[in-house]
Amino acid sequence: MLKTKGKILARRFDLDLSMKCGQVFGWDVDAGWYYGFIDSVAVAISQRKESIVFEAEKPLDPLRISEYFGVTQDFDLILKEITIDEHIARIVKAVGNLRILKQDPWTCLCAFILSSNNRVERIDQVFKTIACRFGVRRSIRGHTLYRWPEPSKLALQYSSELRECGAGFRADYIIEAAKAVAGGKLDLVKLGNLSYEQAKARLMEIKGVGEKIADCVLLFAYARYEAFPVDVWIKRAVEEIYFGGHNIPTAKLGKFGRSYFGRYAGYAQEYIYYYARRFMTDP
DNA sequence: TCTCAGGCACTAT
DNA sequence: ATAGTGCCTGAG
Repeated sequence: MLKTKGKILARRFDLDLSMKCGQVFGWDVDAGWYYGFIDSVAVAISQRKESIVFEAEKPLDPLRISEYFGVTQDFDLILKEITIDEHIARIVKAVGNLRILKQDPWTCLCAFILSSNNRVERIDQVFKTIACRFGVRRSIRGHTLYRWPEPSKLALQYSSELRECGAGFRADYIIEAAKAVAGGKLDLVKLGNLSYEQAKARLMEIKGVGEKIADCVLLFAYARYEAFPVDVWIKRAVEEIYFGGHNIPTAKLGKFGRSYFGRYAGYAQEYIYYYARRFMTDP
């Protein structure tokens, strides 16, 4: 049943926390409402105690909204499985109800290509500039929004045009990815049917996509919770908590995370990541 | 002026 | 396998 307005039950859910932990870009926030896109539909989202209120620009399946915000996942089971020592137990308790979203793969892939060697605020800024310049305009609740452009649209641009939006050296990576997807060389739908390792290898064939970005896309758009992206924050935190502060190569930390925390390692990663940025900011 | 930021590609070992 | 550099950009 498609709807343009509604209310969804969302227990153990924290919208602000889930939106501000660095897993998603491009949403506007104003007076308690979040404005953005779920797939191709412009939506406004707000939290009311244990529920999500939504308004959509056109009819949308509320189940997709539940899925997008991670409330269909078995949260109690996930936390139970990752809480295997006192460190992670303390972190989970301090952080709260952080849900991993299930984003649109193409948008998520581009956002994380832009994240390379870049600051969070700037990623969001550049993302919105590109969307504004090349994306479709929509409006919801009086807010104007620009959707992230389709692969076919970005495939036609010169890198200089994306550089003007602030993408820098990542401009070529975005265009190459757009060409691969638009040309059918990279099928983002079929990617979902591959194993974690196979899907990751396919993503890493794109220039500008290394292990970290591939893991982010698998975790935030494909619900591959075994992915354990290792960025500088995770590196610092995991080395300090689990390796006595010794330097460990990034690839080894990824393997450690996956084998130590198990099938929901990505959840442990997000908790540690948020905790590190919030509470360990003076290393 | 210079460093640095939620990486990656490239090159040399 | 692992370590070292350059890269767009702009805030501090």
